[in-house]
Amino acid sequence: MAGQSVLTPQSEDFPKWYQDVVAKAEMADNGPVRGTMVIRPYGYALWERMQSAIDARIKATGAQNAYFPLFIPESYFHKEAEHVEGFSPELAVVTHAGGEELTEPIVVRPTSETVIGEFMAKWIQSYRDLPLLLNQWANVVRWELRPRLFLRSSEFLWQEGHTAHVSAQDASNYATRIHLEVYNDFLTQVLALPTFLGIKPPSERFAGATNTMTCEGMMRDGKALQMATSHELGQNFAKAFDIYYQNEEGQSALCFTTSWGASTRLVGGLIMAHGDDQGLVLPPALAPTQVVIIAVRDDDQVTEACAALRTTLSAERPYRVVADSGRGSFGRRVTDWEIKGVPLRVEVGPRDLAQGLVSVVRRDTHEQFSVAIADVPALVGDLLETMQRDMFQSALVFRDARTSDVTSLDAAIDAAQDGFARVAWEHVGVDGEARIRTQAMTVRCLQRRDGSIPHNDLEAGLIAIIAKSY
RNA sequence: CGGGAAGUAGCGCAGCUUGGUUAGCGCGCCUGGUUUGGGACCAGGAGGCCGCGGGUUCGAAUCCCGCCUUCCCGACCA
Repeated sequence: MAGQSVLTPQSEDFPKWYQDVVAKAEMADNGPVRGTMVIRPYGYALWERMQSAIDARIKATGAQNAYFPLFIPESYFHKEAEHVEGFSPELAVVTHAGGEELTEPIVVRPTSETVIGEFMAKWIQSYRDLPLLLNQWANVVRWELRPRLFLRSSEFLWQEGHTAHVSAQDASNYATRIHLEVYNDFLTQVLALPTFLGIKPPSERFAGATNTMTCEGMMRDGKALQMATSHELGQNFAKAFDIYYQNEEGQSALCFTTSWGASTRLVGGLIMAHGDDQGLVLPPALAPTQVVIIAVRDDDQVTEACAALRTTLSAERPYRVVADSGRGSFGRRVTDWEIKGVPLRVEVGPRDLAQGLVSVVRRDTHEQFSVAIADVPALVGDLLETMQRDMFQSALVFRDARTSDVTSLDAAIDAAQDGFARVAWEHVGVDGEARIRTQAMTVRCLQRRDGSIPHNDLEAGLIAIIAKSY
């Protein structure tokens, strides 16, 4: 019989389920300082795969990687009024170093617009230097009052892009391109996660931005998670840091800048968007291990068959395959691989083997196939592709089932208890935002009726998506 | 940062009200054996500054004070 669940069921206590998965799948631990996180090898493997998928997409848009310092002079933050106001509550500040009190405190970067702005000003001379397209992979620190592993930690890992352009239009185009071709493409194609794309209402904008675009995903408990953001910074930072260039007419002009980021929060989103009561469920495109071959018994014939199958699968096409030798009980090993979310399980046992068969099981649907050994590579290939599509599709069905179109704020509050509510932005407004906030809800994004990204919040006929969120 | 709950072996917990020699249980871990088609069983074993610091006391896991950490609910955020 199926064993009793190892994890707290989602329906019983979703936050507890999340913690159980993080612990039992060996993804992360709390660090010794409140809010810090130790990312364990399995969690880091997921992050590394996310990094390489995102990094490749970033480079395809023309940006180059660079690295800027962790320590930033405090004075930099005061150069942009909204920026300092937005970030000061979460700054970690170094006041002592080298055994002495510092004359100017040093901020541990919460984000790098300021330092990068300083150097953009230095590097940009002419319109020929533009656009300047930079990205960095780094850790940042934002002091968190209510930390949660991956979702909200005082130190987290991310990628932050920073660009400078000759015109608002060019900056806007590029930020939008990043949003669609990097973030949305990654989320839908690799993480198999449908998104709602839109812009943040002014109240939710990044501190110092003129426009913030977001990719909002829905978790299995119906709450929203902001998976990535792109900001148009207008000339706010260009003014603060003197990012000027000389145009074709020889006149000095101010740049327009952008910034955009995605963080280790994505790992939390992955867990909560696809996970079930058995643990993680990984989309094949992301999974560090796509196929686990399980020896049902620790038996020479079985072990040989497993090894042969492993060689075939990892050689023929480079599937990521692991062989699990037959030590330990079968049920236990199956459960462990399920918790880790490995997409396909190939079970090799003496009974099937006698008939030249093995059993292949899908992690997402638990569907089981009895298949001739020779047919395994083809079936595995098909199933991995099918699962990638199916996982996106079922996440989409789930999301749409929990998304309601409503015509009043009352109905929106009702619908957003455990899902998303789509309501006309004009029914919300500043007063409406204050009201839904008392229900622990926010406007996650504004989008056009057809789901596309508006240029600004003043466009007529916009839809507000209201939800509780992480 | 406010309101609530809790910190005892890697994890989950009992013991605390009513202070008293070697601090228990389940799971996990180690050794040996039997097992293995959905979290196996038997036997033996290792593992504790009882969150940290101070106080009360002949004596503190237990009573008192302070701090730290975790979880839940809010305000702030990737």
